[in-house]
Amino acid sequence: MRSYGEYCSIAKALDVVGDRWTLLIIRELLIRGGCRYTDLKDGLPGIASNLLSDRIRELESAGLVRRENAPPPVATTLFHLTAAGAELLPVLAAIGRWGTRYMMDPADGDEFRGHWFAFPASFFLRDRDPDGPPLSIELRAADSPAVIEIAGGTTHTRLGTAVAPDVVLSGEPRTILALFAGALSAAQAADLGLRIDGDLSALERVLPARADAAADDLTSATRTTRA
Amino acid sequence: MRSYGEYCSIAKALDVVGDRWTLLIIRELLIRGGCRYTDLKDGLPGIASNLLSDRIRELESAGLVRRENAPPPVATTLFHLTAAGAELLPVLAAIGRWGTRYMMDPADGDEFRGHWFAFPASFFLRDRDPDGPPLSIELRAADSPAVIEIAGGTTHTRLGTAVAPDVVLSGEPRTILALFAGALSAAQAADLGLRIDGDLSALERVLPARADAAADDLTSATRTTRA
DNA sequence: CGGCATCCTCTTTGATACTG
DNA sequence: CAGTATCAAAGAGGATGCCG
Repeated sequence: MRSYGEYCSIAKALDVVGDRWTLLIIRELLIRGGCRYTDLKDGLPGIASNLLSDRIRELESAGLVRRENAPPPVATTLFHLTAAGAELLPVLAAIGRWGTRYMMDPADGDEFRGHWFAFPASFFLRDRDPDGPPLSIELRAADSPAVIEIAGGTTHTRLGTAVAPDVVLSGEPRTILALFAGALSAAQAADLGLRIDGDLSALERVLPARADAAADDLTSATRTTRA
Repeated sequence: MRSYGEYCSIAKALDVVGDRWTLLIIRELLIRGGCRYTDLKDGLPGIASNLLSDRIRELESAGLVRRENAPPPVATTLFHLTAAGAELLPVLAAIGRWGTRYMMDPADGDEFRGHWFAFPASFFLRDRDPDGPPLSIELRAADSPAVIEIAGGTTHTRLGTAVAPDVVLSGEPRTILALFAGALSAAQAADLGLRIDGDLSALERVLPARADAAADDLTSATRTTRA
């Protein structure tokens, strides 16, 4: 990216991460940790291969991404964030929180990946019993299932399935998100086609209060959806 | 901007504000409030006039910017952020904080505007006597001077001069920033050519502790500068 | 002067195909 | 798996002109 040439920390930051796709590559590496090239490509549907290759090299020379020649059984290159790259977490959190307002419209042909729930889960879910037993919630909203693991008050999301999930949610990403955001109760989400299997009380343990405060994160489109 | 087509709040947000210049336009409107077209152009050195025009219209139709036909004595169009636009403040704050690491290198030909100090001032300055009298610090680091006003524990930066500033800082933006960030003491900054006029104790009232914690916001380049 | 619109050139992106 | 190569399309940058 051509530099803005401004002595301003915002402009300087955008000189480094303001290019198209760049922050989404950081998102992938933040959520998933070390990734193969093809993992990144799968998590960034629509990116051209040459562009991904370019961006990775730019991020490397900016010191935000590090390349590891992983030994067997991986036996291929893994891309990691450096400390400086990982420090973009608050940036992506702020952007993702702001962008939540755009998540309640139909979203017709949009691609979806289960691990993209990591940020919304960390925004919205709060363990009301942090000293209770660890909890795992399996999400089946896409080809690749994901698991939200809550233990000791912290939330972590990964791709894959859980051995013995407390709850399994199967349905549309939109419905799951509305449930997490407090815009829908579990019963309302179920009415809209979300399948909830397992321990409903475990789910209630982490869902936010259905106060207006939670609904404030969403736009009036939410209320239309709800109506 | 072409949509990423991903059902992810980060991607959706970047669909709206991910274009080149867009977040810097928001920065200008956040710091300065209602702006004329030419104010924006002056605060975004290098932007092509047609691009500014395009971006403003995109931001308008996205509902982030509102146009006001200001009556005399302004007698021209003023651009304002809407509530949704102003909610990008945490996003710009996070980006600006992360970008601080790039602010300590020479920055040879970079443009500078005094009001760009608004974010750094809010990051770094803390009033240790919030019940004390209001404080104003005038900055003369560019063509257009700026004033940081601290009252009741809150910090506000605007363009212009103060009637009776408690302190006037004249010198390089870099040196002022290093002082604010706690990477330099007032004495060290003065040694490096920063002119400090007025009440030094008023300045010390808001400067951060020179702990390593403050210096952590800067890179090793800072330490090179300091040496 | 303020707020654009036009024209032109150059760079970046996207889509697809191909390679070690 | 991890990229290159190629080419068309879109976007950015710069100059200039227009119109109240």
